[in-house]
Amino acid sequence: MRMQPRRRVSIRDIADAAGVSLTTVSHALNGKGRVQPETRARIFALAAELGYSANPHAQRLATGRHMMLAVQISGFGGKALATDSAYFVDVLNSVSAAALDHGYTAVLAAPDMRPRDIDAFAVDGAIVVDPTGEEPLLTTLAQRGAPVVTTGRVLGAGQTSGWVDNDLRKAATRVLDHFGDAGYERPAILTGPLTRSYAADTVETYERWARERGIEPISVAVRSGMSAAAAMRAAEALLSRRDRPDAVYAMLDVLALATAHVARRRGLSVPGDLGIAAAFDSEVLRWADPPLTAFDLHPARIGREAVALLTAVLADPTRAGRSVTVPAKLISRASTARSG
Amino acid sequence: MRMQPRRRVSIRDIADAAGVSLTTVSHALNGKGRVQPETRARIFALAAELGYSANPHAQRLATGRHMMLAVQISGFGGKALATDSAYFVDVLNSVSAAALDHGYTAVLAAPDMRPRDIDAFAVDGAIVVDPTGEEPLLTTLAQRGAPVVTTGRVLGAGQTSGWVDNDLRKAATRVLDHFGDAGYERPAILTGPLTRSYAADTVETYERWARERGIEPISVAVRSGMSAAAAMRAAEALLSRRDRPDAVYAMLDVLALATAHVARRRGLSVPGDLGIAAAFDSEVLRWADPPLTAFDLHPARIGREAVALLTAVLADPTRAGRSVTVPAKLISRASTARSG
DNA sequence: ATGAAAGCGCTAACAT
DNA sequence: ATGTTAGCGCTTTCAT
Repeated sequence: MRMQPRRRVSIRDIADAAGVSLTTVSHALNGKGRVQPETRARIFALAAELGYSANPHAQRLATGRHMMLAVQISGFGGKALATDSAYFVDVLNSVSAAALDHGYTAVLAAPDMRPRDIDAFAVDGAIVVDPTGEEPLLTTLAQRGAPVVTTGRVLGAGQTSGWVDNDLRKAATRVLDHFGDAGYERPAILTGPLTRSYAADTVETYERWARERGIEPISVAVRSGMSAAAAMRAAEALLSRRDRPDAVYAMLDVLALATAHVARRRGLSVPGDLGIAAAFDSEVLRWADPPLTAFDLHPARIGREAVALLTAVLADPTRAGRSVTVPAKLISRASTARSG
Repeated sequence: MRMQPRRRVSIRDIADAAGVSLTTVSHALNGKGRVQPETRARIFALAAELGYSANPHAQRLATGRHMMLAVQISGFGGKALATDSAYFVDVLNSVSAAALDHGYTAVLAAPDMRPRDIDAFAVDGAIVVDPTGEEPLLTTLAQRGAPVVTTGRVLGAGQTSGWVDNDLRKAATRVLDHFGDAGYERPAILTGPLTRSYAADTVETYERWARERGIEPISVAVRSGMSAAAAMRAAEALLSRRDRPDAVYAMLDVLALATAHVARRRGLSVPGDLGIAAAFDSEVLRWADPPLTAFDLHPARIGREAVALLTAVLADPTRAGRSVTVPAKLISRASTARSG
């Protein structure tokens, strides 16, 4: 049993053991090519044997690159979005894993972080999930010229370096068709604040869809502060109209649940009197009674793509401005299973 | 409008501007006390004016301390726990914020990370949420002597530096009393794998409680892989017994929901025929029909306490081994509102 | 193909 | 109270 070295083994130790210089070890380890194959092999063997691993801070200091990126789940009013957030945990974990794969470390940024703390993070760029565009992390980094990739787009003037998103327009069309196939004739939509691109995309698509059919669009948006009470009020407003919709596409799981709740209270059967679908799937919806139709947005894939995009821009700034679309898969459940 | 400096302003710039040495600036900024008040004031003013902020990597390299900590949400089988995870997002965000307050940066570790990636993280310690004790992050760091604080305890031989937890034993007693007050006479418990301390604590408390009353304990545990199907099977098993319980305390929200689901299918009314309570609250439970009684575990507080504990141990290793208990508050809802 | 040496920005003995 | 100086562990130009 070998003694545990008190000091971490450094590049110096390997150089000594191999009888070469620091430069050679560094080159060999970083694949700079300027090293003879056998020397390189010897160095790698030694590194493995001695249990070497580079001191990231020394590398970062020498190269001037942080090799770290921040991830932030945007919130409603500084608080984390109050809903089923398995989606967010999946995104976060996949970002962490993907970051490692690219040689980066993912640091977590709380939604209410202050701009002055950004320097302490020492990140090269950031990923912001479901941004409004107002997040201090996003604006501060953007203004410094550091790349920010978002999951969901920032509406309006784009100051980000790219985005990855599901095609929410296609999803809206898909769900409206799905409603139509099941015989629903007056679908409505229920959204959160329109500051999020998923809501804006859906509203736009829905309104065009309605216009094309000469149907009066019915939509309610919870303008700010997504709470259970606000969700209930919105659902109530929707279902108490004289031209009550016979189907509702809700942007958030809480909105879908609120709709189901209000429907039940009003004696409307789901899916008989009212069809309900949600824009993203969650455990809550699977467990509702009846289970609610929703889209699988593939959160892990979204996280991975966001990291790929960000690291690509970091490696080559000319690649900024790209986007990636991840498919959304409709999971049809009982809440829309009315025979057409 | 001043020109944006191409290079970040360093301690050197401040020293030059103030006409003092690097040491003095460093001392002043770090509050080493060895500086005249007026000099210090001048240095701070200059630092603010020039927009100085320390290069964390240089500090870390010089001090040998990473000033970073890892956070990990333990999973079931390498995947994130499939349930309402607003709880986890709250813990994560509070850990991030608290870490900053203590001068640390929180880096995110995916539950399926490989041990070899731990060096790349370069953290001084870690916080693991709901550990089994088998997490590579935990075992690897512990074996290196790096402190690990857990949220929920590791069962068995403790190799961690402290833990913060809700008092799940007290909570179990509380909910059993609550059931009793409402007139329920044969409460049962439904748990996930007993590798988590919250489950073990609850089982132990419940069994003692039953023993003391000469009641035959009724409990079902989902041994591994928490899925919707597994939860349903467990609930089914519980409610199909000839000595069917009249109340169920479920450790996870999915288990509570599954119980409500099965009850409904079997024509059992909640809370009339069956009382249901869950160990931790979530949006899902608020929206269930009827809404389910549960405990508020104060996730943000748990995250903050975990960081406080970890940084305390980091600052002074003799403080290892402490623990903090965060209260759990019973939120009584319709699912247990049977008149006793 | 390999080595010497400077430097990344900061801290911390050790002077003075 | 303030300054000098030697690192921290690595990368990288420039020699050889």
